[in-house]
Amino acid sequence: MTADAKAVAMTASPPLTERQEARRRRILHASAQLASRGGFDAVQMREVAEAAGVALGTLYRYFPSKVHLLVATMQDQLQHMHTTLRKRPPAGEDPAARVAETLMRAFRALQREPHLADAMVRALTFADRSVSPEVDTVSRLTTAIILDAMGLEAPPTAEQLSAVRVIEHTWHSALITWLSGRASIAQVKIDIETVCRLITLTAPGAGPGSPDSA
Amino acid sequence: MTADAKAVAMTASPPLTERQEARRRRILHASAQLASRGGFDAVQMREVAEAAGVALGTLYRYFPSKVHLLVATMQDQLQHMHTTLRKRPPAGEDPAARVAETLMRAFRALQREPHLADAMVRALTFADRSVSPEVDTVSRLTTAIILDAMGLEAPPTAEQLSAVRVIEHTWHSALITWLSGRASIAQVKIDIETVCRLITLTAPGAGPGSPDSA
DNA sequence: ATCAAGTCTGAAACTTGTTCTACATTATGC
DNA sequence: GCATAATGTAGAACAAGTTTCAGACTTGAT
Repeated sequence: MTADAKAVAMTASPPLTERQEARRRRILHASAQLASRGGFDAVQMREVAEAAGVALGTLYRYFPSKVHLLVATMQDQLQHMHTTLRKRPPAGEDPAARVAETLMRAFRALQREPHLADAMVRALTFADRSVSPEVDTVSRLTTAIILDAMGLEAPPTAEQLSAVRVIEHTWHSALITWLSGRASIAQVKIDIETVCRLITLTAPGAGPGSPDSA
Repeated sequence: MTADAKAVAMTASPPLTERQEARRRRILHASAQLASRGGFDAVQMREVAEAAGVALGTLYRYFPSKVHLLVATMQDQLQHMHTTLRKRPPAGEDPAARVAETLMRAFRALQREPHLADAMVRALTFADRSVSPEVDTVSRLTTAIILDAMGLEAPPTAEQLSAVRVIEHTWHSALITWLSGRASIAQVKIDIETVCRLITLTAPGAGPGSPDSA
């Protein structure tokens, strides 16, 4: 856990004092709270500032835009989820099943706070270049979760990393279609299971020319 | 072409007069123009209205929000692209190669107007429930383009449709990562080629339990 | 303890999406 | 043609993200 905390702090170049760290935490908490209530629109910068007991200007010093704030909130939540997921590793036989199980577990967690999920995912996909570093961090966290779920013995091959990238794409996009009411939960499940087949396809020994060489 | 035009008009319940159709077209043109200049942020409703020679209130009568406007712009552009792509069908041997080729061709077209692509894609993923019907139309258009590229003889199976859904997810998400500068064009190409393998995997006769039955 | 630099506060100002209002223009049914 | 409803115009007003600024508070070095 301490290692995780350090990993978060790592992104901020100058070390924060205790009071600053506390402010930052209050802000993120207020952000998640408001997001849980009413999603992206309910996270209003003035309200976040007031709820966190901080001046508006200070909020903007810590997070230079609403999108930055929500992406940071997502980082925070993902960190939680990663440690939670690690406690009970997926039980599937093959990597594909384990990844699908893990993602569906994460999905069910998001379902419990759909408004929060909405705020975070919308911010993530709406982010422009100025938020790239932060979005990249979220992406790396997601990759780590998927690779963890695969439970590989050897380091992943280039092909497997490509598959993971595509799985991440699908995960984000499927989440969006669900959040905007254009896909059912069952549909998301199918999409995830479909894309997870790529893992089996790219397993070492299942090369493109010889899928039957095992 | 006339059939396509009718397909567009189909979404608007009351038939528009000629002058109204002209206004709508001027608005969409102004939108695309401004988007091409500076992306999502450059499409400012006041400027669109002025460039289209229309009052702000009128703009909002035609398109109830900026996102609606940009999604409609995307519909328009996709329509163009679909007819363009149809003129020279992809030459690949198998469906997977044809789809990958088609999507990369579309991608290169978007590259020529990256700001426009930015505006449209950001609007698409930022759209909330109130824009679902319009976003759905865009999704159906994309599906049609992919199915077209596959060049199937028989109607697609449920599995193939799932694969197409995942391809669409990947397409949108990969586009976003490219637009926000977090992935190179080469990376997008790899992702698309990776996901297109799902097509081969789900071809009739390549069932899940017997990939080596050919 | 004190000074300087950096940080935080409170509040106003600015920007841009969206809504509203009062009036002019157009279209439609008789 | 004319009444009337729908549509369009100009512009003010409102909402929320963002910026700015003057002054108060912390902090760290001397």
